[in-house]
Amino acid sequence: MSKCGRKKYIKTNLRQMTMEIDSQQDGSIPDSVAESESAHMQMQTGQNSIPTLAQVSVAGSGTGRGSPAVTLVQLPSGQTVHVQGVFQTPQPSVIQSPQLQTVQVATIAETDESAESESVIDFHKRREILSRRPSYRKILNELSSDVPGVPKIEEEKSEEEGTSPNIAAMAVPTSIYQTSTGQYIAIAQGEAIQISNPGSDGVQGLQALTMTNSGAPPPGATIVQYATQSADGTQQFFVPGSQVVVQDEETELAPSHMAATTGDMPTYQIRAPTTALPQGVVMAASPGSLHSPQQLAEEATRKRELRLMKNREAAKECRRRKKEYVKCLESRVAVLEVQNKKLIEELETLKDIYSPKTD
DNA sequence: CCTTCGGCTCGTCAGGTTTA
DNA sequence: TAAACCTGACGAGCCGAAGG
Repeated sequence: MSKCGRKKYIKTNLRQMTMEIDSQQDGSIPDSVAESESAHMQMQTGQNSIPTLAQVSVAGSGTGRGSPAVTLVQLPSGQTVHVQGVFQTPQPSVIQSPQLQTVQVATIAETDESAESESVIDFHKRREILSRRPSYRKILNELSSDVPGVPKIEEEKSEEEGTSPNIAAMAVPTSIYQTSTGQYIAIAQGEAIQISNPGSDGVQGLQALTMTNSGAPPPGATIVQYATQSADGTQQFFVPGSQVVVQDEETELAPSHMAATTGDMPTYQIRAPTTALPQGVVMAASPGSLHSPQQLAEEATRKRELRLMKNREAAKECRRRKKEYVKCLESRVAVLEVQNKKLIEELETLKDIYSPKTD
């Protein structure tokens, strides 16, 4: 199997797994509907549903009518989950649409002929509603709003973002650069430079540099008072004005405007970003001063880099949510299996009680 | 040791959805 | 309605296991 083929195989498996989970809830759902609705399944709790275990009063459950039944589920990962009343028994299939509408699927037309035509009309509306699964964030937030054990995804930032280096968590900078080592450098005009290292801890990777403008410097010229050492041992400063300042190990030039030689100061060179810039570094021209095609191109490149960076972060976040979503589905499977087992046991008990003894 | 395979992660693109 | 956001799809790269 080719690598590309394997990828498709994996994705197909993921989709298939989701559909299998759907079928566990109600096999009567048409495939086309079930697939689109797979993401809308919602863990029902005692809050708005009748707890199943309370109704059937499974022996040993210790739950009374009206109080949420709590089920302890041991997940394959060893995690123990407390789950309250998972599904509703009166309805064969209750599926939440993105708008949280309760929709009964597949049994409506069969059970009520008078509502058949209406159902057919509504069917298309429902198909429209369900044609696209909502985002994992929405799904998980709906799940976690009812289930205490499920962590909720924060709208703005998760706990991870609080510690992980994330350029999005910074104050909106004037310019954002990325170095060849993967560091993100945000320069807020007249304020501080922030360096974020994606590969390290957020606190450690974030460094603030103070910038001061003395007198009336040339356009774009900025004195960098401090900078960090890059991976290859050289120090690199980035200043507005489409130039990059690279530490020079041989020559002795002052970093400040390259004007004077100072004995103890490290030396630097100003290089054109197009020639000497490390791979991946994109410089930004100050907005409003774009005239030449080169500046326009630089601005376009900068915007592209910014967009790619945001999309990169979005993709990471999306994958994280997807993982969480899959975990939720797996937990749900475990819960349903436990419920199913208990119901079967209850059925056997009732059979023993009410079946006439012939012998 | 080398090759192949399977699994996983990541970056990017495209297109749909949401938001201001 | 444009911008921002979200996510499926795709390709690339890395890593460990298995087999020759």
